[in-house]
Amino acid sequence: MFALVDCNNFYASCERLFRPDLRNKPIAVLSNNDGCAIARSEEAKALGIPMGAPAFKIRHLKARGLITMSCNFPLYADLSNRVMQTLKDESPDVSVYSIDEAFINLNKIKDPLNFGLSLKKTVERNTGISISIGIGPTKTLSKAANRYAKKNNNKTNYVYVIDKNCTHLLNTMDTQDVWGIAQGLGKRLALCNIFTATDLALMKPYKARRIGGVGLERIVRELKGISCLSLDETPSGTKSIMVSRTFGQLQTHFEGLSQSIAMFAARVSEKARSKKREGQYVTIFLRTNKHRKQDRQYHVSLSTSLKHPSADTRDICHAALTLLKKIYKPGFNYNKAGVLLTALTPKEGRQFNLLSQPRIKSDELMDAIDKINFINGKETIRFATSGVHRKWKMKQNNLSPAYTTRWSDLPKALVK
DNA sequence: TCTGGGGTCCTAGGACCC
DNA sequence: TCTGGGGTCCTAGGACCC
Repeated sequence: MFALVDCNNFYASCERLFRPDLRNKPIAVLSNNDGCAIARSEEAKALGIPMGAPAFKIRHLKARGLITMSCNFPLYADLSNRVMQTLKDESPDVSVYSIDEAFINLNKIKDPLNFGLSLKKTVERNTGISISIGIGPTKTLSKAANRYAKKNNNKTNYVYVIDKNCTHLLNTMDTQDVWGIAQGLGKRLALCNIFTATDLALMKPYKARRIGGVGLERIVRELKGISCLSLDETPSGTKSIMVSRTFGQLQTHFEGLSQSIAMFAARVSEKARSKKREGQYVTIFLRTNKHRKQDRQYHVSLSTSLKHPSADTRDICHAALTLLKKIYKPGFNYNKAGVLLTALTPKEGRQFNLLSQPRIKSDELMDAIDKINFINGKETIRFATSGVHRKWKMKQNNLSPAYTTRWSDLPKALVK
């Protein structure tokens, strides 16, 4: 048996935790650049705001009490860690799946329902974050159970255990609500008269493979109750690291792009070092805004191989800027760019190259940079290629304080 | 005017190996 | 006239996840 634990309206709940005045009010948390809604409180959902709604299309709802907030990932990451730590304290087999979700292996648990109910209480007491728990014989079914628990919380109290006979639950589930199926597959399935999760569960696996490859076959088997996805307690480690941003203003000139690419490359290198990994390939991409029909469109990416795996900012920056010179074309309105480092391997057990040695004292230099920036704040020292005047900086007009990760932002309690 | 960021996995095709 | 089989690795692109 698997349990899927999912935090309810996670980002919105985090924003509320230190702002009791926001309880029972419609809140939408916006993506970077305050672009679109990526989380909504129940009250905001009730206003009819769909996931991913552009901010400018929901602005008029402020008149009806909607509060929009910029996203505050340091806060969400810290609260996520607290939730995950509580789960790990309560159960030995936890696999963190995303910032607000984790799977738990329940094979040794005799009474899954009571385990779930008590786990929910503990997490809420320890962290203040409300969670839902779905329990089932496969990961896909536990996801379905979780969805059911949330939708019927007046009956389930946010905890639901699926049993072998779960037709009532799958009957009312569209294919696109099944974990792993989105628009593309959903449309293809509809052409074959497959509309509900029950239709899927009754499919022959070989037929599923023909329509949607090995992924869909797995989904079908999992819905039948045959576990194909294991808990994966020890994931193999990060395989790729990306840093990308939509610009605050459209960029046309090489200089602005090269500054942002250099900064992304520096961030990618820093992230790799913090994970003690090194990457072999550097990819960059540029794109124009697909929503601007009046603009000529250009979406492009290009990769290169480093001489040896590296997490040295100089290596990755140099590779990224060389790539940029190759793909940059003047005359386009670029709105997004990014740098990707792939084929990551652990720094321990690094494979050296007979013909090209790593830079001398690279580790010491990078270490010094990271330490200075850790102690004195981000980008206290940085490479000059990443620019001084940052026109492409992103918008964050309603950013909450870093309540739990910055001394100056600690919440204050007034005692009268 | 204004539409996110960071991941994983799969597939197809090409280059290359013996 | 007629040119194999079985692999791996890499890249690009797409689909999907939260």
